Amino acid sequence: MREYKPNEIEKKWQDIWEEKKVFETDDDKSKPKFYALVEFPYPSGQGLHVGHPRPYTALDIVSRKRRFQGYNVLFPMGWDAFGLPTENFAIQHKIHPREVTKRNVAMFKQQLKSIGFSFNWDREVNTTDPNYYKWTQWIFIKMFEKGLAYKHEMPINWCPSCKIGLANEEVVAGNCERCGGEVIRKVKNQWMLKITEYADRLINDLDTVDYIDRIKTQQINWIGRSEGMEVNFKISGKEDSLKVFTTRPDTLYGATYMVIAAEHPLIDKYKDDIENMDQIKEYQEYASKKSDFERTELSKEKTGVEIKGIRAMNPVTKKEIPIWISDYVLMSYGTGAIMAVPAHDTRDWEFAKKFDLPIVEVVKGGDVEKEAYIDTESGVLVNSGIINGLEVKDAIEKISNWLEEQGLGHKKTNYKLRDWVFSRQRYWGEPIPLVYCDKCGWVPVPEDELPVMLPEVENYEPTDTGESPLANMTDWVKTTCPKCGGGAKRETDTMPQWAGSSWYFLRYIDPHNNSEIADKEELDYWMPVDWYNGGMEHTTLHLLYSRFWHKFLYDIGVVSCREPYSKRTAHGMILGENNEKMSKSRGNVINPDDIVNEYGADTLRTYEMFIGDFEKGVSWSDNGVRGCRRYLERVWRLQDIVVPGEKYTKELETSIHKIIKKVTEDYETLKFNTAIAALMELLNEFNSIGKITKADLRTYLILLNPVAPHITEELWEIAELDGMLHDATWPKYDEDKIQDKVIEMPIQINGKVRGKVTVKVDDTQDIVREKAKEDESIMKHLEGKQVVKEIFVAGRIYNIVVK
RNA sequence: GCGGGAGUGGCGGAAUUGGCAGACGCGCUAGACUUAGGAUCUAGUGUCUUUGACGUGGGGGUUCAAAUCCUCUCUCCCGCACCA
Repeated sequence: MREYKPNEIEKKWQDIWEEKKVFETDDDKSKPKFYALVEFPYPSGQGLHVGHPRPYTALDIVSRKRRFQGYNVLFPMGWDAFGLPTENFAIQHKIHPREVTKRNVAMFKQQLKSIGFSFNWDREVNTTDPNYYKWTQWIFIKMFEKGLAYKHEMPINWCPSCKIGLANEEVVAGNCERCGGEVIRKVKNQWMLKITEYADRLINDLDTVDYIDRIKTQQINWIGRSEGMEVNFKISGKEDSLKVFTTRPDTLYGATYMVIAAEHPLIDKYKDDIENMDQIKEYQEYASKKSDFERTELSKEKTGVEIKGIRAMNPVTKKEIPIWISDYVLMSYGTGAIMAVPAHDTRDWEFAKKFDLPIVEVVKGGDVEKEAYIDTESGVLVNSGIINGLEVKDAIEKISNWLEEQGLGHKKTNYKLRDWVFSRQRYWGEPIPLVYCDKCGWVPVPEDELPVMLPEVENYEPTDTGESPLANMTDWVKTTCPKCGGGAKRETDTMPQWAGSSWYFLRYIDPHNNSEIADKEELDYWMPVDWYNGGMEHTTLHLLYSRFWHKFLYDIGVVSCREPYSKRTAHGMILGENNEKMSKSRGNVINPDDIVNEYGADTLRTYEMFIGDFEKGVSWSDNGVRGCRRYLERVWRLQDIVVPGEKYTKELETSIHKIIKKVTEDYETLKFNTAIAALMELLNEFNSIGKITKADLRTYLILLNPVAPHITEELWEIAELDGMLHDATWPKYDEDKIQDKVIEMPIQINGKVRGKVTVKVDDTQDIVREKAKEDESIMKHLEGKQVVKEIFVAGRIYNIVVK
């Protein structure tokens, strides 16, 4: 027997697969299709991380298995290559970002290939390829034409160190997701995408897809839909009224004051009526200086100032109530103003207590002097005029209708989701394909002039003024208006990194198409993606964005399905051996290349699947890697114990049928760790018997192949099994043969196992009782005792209760 | 604070219509083979006061039988977080 040398056999089989085009998709559209998708990587300069192969191997396993089962499988790979790190590297080393990208892609591709994934490399896409971003720009133009893209002057999240604007989703606890630095507010004219218009559908259609629960919950939370009413509070002595949003219109009679956000426009409008403008201004300044972090800090005292000189009127009690400003009311949510019901809202209660404002109980059940009483269901209304005596949920219904009839308010749905800030002031991104003409306004670049190519610039450095480096390219910026032919200027902002990844799964379907995103027939065959696996960190970013774009493409008839992905799962992160996140500075980074070189790709794959629950974070263990290598060594030695024979070895038959079932199911349910454990167990069984037939080996190799494709192909060849392993079909199991005929039945006395007897699976209680009597240790526990009760579960357990 | 998930050997983790707790792997112990190697093989490995008892974060309960169900409680992780 030769030595097991992974480096030799892995290269050999990777070449054979490539040469024979083993993994290419089939043109035969009558076959059932399976579209497996993993998130395409950002090709960074650091190269592949051991975290990458985990999800890739998982879906590679499923893809390989499905091919054996006769599916037409699409399992593509590409590059999400626009982005800041590349641009920064380019600036630092004075190399064109295009060149940096090319190098990084080459490195990533070589690394991925060495692990033996069955990707459809003939369908590789790259978001920085003009033939690709042409269509990213095309989609943007379609959105612009439908009014979903608009330019808007607004304060955005600005990262001073990256010199870039950020979407809300990119800000984590007030800090830049990328560099960790503090994010400040900066007013800028930005391109926005109206994702809010799709908010309802993005929530509702989650019912039609199979995503793991935490993803659905997180998206629902992020979109933050709440149903309520917009109610008008008239400002005393003025024509205006102050609009508030509330989900508890039933508590309206308990609204004893109002609070508006510090930035509320009302203040400026009535500055002449306000008596304490100095105080107000002082508070506004104080509020604006607070960072987002301070604003959201826990257990802080409520602050605020009463606006003297203007008051509002409670529309149901007709009483005049004061208006305050406070930073606990946000301008960015609802109307920027609230009605305060201190008796039944914790925040209002705290505020009222601090500033000694009246608290009026309107829902019975608590002690509103001690704390706010919250009951959104069946509490009974008091002190509440027309809704007195009703339960909360009925009161909401009645008062809402009444307010609408009186023209005092209307039903309204509010969302936390904001429109998507889509401009970036950077070089390495898709140019926004619009020009500005003084006469015609914003005009899209005609389709036949797409793509708007990124121009060659001298300098990619971002500017402190917040303008894109492209703004300095006067020749490029100056253009003519496609509409009137007059002078015009190009938009110099570029798109965010999330643009290219919002639709890439469509391009894989027909990556070389020059006339459309992809052929409609091909799209209809392959879409939706059957299984998409990715990281939890993309739940409210890429995953949400791409669902939004897909829905838009559905609306304009490009695709025929409402949702892009039928199923979404998420993998856990791989941490360093010290249980900390892998990073250069911690010095705990594992390079997958080193594992491949030292132990082989099959070991890396097996280990990453065996390491633990796929959905949970796990820490790396070098010893664990060695254990998997040892397992594969034992698999390798199976060649020594193979004997001819086209039937399963008699004693192994049940085990083999069982494992076919187990592995088939486990590969589909992300339980790779238990599938591998079962394969190890069967191997131990093989070795204890000492010889196996070719039939035993054949099934074993096919089952293991998706995890460890190289070694299994090689062993298949060595054992001279028919043809090549990758052409084999997935084994079937026989439900009858899974059931053990003979079992070791545990015998319990008073619930404790006192012995075991070997019985036929369908033996009756009487037979088992007789056998149990032959067992000394069982009899010993029965001696001198009286049998009170016997529980017998056929084929499982026999419990004797004694006194 | 609200919502969700999880607590099992020295470690990663198995076992969920209630039915043998600790599969599989790591680590560890002993032995074999070896001019010592992080190789391979064999046996063992939950704990203890070991003819037995105890044991799935802790307390209580249901049951012939509980890691699994109920109840109280502690701890950790994740998500949201002044969202009206």
